[in-house]
Amino acid sequence: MTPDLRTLVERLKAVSHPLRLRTLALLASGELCVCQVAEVLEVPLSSASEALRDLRRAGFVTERREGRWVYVSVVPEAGASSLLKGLIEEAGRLPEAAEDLRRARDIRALEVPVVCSRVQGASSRTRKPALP
Amino acid sequence: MTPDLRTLVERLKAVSHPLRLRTLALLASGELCVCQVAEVLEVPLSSASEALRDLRRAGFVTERREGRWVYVSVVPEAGASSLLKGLIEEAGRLPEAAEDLRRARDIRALEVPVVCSRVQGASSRTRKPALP
DNA sequence: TAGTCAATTCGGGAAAAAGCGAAACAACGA
DNA sequence: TCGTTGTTTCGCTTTTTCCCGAATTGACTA
Repeated sequence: MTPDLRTLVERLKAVSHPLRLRTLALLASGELCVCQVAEVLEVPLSSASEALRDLRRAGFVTERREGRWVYVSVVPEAGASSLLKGLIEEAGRLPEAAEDLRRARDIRALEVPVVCSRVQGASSRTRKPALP
Repeated sequence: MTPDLRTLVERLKAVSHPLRLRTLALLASGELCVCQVAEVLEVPLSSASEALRDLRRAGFVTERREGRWVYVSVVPEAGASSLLKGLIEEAGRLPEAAEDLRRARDIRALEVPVVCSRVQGASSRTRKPALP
């Protein structure tokens, strides 16, 4: 149950990163698909995908595939680790996280991932206007 | 009171490192001088000093000078951050930490830092026998 | 089967972190 | 003032991490 030093350090490294930490705080509000994460956090899809891969390797998030989409969420037992619970709580208080959550709410309001087609490769700051 | 994203990430980075994490867990058992830390953790003095500098910058430890020695310890308000408290608790359960604590006990049993003269530059695995 | 779209993987250059001996600094004691 | 001794800083190499466009994969659909 108690991890060894290397494992604990790996887990800490996984969250010692602005994007990954924001991602974790974001997912604490509920699952999203990868392209929604990229959209909300305003980063290229590949960056979001890599952030999620690292969080998955560290054991913080799981995925659920549905058609072409991959929905990611915080693993249930995450609450078990008081460490992670405290971290998510602390991260949730960040101003950046609040901002992300607002965008997430808007995006969740839309049907499914309508959003996705907008991203692929381009930073959302330089992308084209919304869809029909 | 709530740190911003960058600060939180810096603090997490500071502990995402085997030596620094062990150092923190070690100091949780009480203050030590820098050379004692180096001795207990079996690393060169410069490595211990740098680890402590990083932990100090992150706000985890303070120093207290006494003559030529610099005693370091976990900052009192550390307990205030439930995050740090949980982390120290978790780190304390590591087998490596237990090992370190045993060595620390032996070293604390000696008078003051008799130990120090043994280290300077050399890893303790390759150092000369004890003093007179 | 071709085309579309979500997601992952790859490539590779730049930046940051690690690690540690050697030199510099600082506080004592003879 | 010299020589010790504890501590910090420097110099430098090696390793790791970051970042993102481009290519690739895989699932669905017309």
